[in-house]
Amino acid sequence: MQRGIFQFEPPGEREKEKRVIAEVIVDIAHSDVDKIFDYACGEEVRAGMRVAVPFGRGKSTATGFVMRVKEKSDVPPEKLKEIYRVEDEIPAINGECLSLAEKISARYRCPMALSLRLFLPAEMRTGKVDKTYREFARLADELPPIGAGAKAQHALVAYLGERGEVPASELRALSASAAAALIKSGAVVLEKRRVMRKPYENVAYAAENHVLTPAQENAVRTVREVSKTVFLIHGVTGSGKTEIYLTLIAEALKEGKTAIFLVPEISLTPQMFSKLRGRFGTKVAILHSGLSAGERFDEWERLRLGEARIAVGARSAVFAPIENIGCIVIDEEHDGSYISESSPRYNTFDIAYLRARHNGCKLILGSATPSVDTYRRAEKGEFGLITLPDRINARPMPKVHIVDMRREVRRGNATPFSLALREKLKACLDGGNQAIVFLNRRGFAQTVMCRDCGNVVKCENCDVALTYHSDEDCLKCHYCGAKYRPLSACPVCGGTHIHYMGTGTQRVVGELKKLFPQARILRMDVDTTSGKEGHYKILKQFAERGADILVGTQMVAKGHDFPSVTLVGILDADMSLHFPDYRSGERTFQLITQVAGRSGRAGAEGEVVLQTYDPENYILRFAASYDYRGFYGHEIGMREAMMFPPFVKIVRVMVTGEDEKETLSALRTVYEKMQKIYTAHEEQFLFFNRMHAPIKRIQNKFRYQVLMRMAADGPLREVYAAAMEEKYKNVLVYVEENPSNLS
DNA sequence: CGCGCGCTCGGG
DNA sequence: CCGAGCGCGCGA
Repeated sequence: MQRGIFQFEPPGEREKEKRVIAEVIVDIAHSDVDKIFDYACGEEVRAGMRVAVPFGRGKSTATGFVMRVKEKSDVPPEKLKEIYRVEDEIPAINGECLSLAEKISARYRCPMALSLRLFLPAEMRTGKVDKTYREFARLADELPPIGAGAKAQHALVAYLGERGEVPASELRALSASAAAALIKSGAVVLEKRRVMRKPYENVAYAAENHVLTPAQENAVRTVREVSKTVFLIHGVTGSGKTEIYLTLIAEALKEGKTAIFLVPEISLTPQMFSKLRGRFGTKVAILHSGLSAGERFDEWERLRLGEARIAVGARSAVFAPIENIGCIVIDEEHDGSYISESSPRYNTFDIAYLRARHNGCKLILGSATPSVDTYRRAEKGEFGLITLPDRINARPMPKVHIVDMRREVRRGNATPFSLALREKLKACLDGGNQAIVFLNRRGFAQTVMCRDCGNVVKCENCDVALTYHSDEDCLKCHYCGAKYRPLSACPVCGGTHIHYMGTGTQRVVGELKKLFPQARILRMDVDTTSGKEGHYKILKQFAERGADILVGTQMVAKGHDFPSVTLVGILDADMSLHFPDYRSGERTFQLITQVAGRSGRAGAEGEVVLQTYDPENYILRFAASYDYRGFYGHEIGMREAMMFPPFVKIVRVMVTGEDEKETLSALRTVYEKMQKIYTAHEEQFLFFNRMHAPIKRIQNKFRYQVLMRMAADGPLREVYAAAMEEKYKNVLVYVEENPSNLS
């Protein structure tokens, strides 16, 4: 724990001091204590500081956040207690962030303690980390005489005279006894000062010249001149989005403002650090799960103290402790990691938007494959839309070959590799290049497909692929709960090659070894990437040509440059295409575009082999020709016709707990509340029901849900209020909006 | 009759 | 969330 600076002062002193009242939220995440408690304190206490207070019966203490300071309290004076101590010299949470926390609690119906915690690094709360200090040595202003014979002492004085100030340890290393003598005589003064642990200090700076292309120049000007808050920059990989972000951030800095730069979880690569450091030096603070607790704490402190002015990081960096923000960037806007998966389940965009409005600054979204929802808002004029038509170097995107796997099956090819892919792999390896083999093994979903005609069984009501559940031996729709009998023959062509999709990486690696015994193969999936840095290591190994073929799941798709990769094989595009999710089309388009972007980055031209049982599929076609507009036009029409977001809202209230009885009884209560909302607004609902979650039990927890599809302006707030108002013991209830995965 | 545990209540 | 207080049940 940090020690308080403001201890109790002697009574005599205190009498002179003006007494005020602090409104405190105690840091206990429970609705029972989610209210303001008044405490008496001295004037030094200000809003946003953390305080230690007596709380509850006995002499137990709690940490609290000062929300406001006022003159007078309404609580009877005999109840009013004194704050024990103040934990911060400077408020840990600034005024903007305090009011933001209030908005978050209101919006997502969570206790204030939870929304306030978002603004602090976790290690600060647990008290496991503290400031680090270091002793520095410098010469005294007036040097006492030093004996002529003390050679070592003279040498040290000269050393210090040259450098001004050095760490005391450095001086002692030169000559411990001479240093001690100098300190004793008063010739050398020691001073303890705080030092920051700086991550990535040894990362090489990439010095680049930042000359903008006309398209980039134009983008920057549009953001500057058009009076909208949000802008979407749509441009393929290599079209120069990053340079636009950096220019906008540099401009904000020049105006004396700060900036936030958000990236998806996995894309904080060394290249990115290098670029940022090269451009902004130590003005950048990086908030990232890969840092040590101490480093993260210090990076956060550097922002709070104004030493660093750009916060870079994954979604939690949107809560950076900075003021006077001049620009917020959300890169790869479509990425799923921008939605929090624990309470409060905030959407990073919503927070960023609030901060942008509060600071009167621009919010920039960037993507090569924007989410359909974002693109629609841009198209409708709610956001500014900036399209970057070309890659900077005008190099074409890699050519995508779509291979019909049904023909391969008919020819008797039972391996996961088409003839075309095998030939191209051979040519690629023979040419001394690298290849990536990508496969999609997302979640536990078992989609059922006919290998003769490529037909995927879908729900009659929802147009969503059915999922096979082995426990009940049936096919289920994850959207309406409808059950179907398992198939023995294809309802379209009568074929009997019914296939439950889901080839593992292991099998693919085995087959590859048989085909190319001399090739060095690297595997990357959840099983092989243990630890935080696991996948960086594998990617680095591959980038340094430690292998010829990289086999992996979506992890391989993001953010790394492999100059020698000239071929990418996508084994089962269908698996992603028929994932039981209304966004499966969008996801597939994004995935293919991203994976294809890995091929042929340097001199050589890249190629992509896309294997599918559905070669006519519009999403694959549009992805193969890099036609986002075409894809979007088709997809948005489909969404409207089928009544999927953004035209409606899918809302799921999850009820989970380890005890089935307790969980069911909570579900009943929740369902009754929801039913009241439903009956009051029936005309706004397309669907309303309670059911088992598609996966009934995860990690020993039973999972039930109330699933709704409602009009876009439907009673969402009421659903939140009703779902979260009551606490159930041992049962967790939460609301998801347009969940990306209905399992 | 006396104590122990489980539930309820309140915390400034 | 956490501890205090209280009520009831059981054991001597």
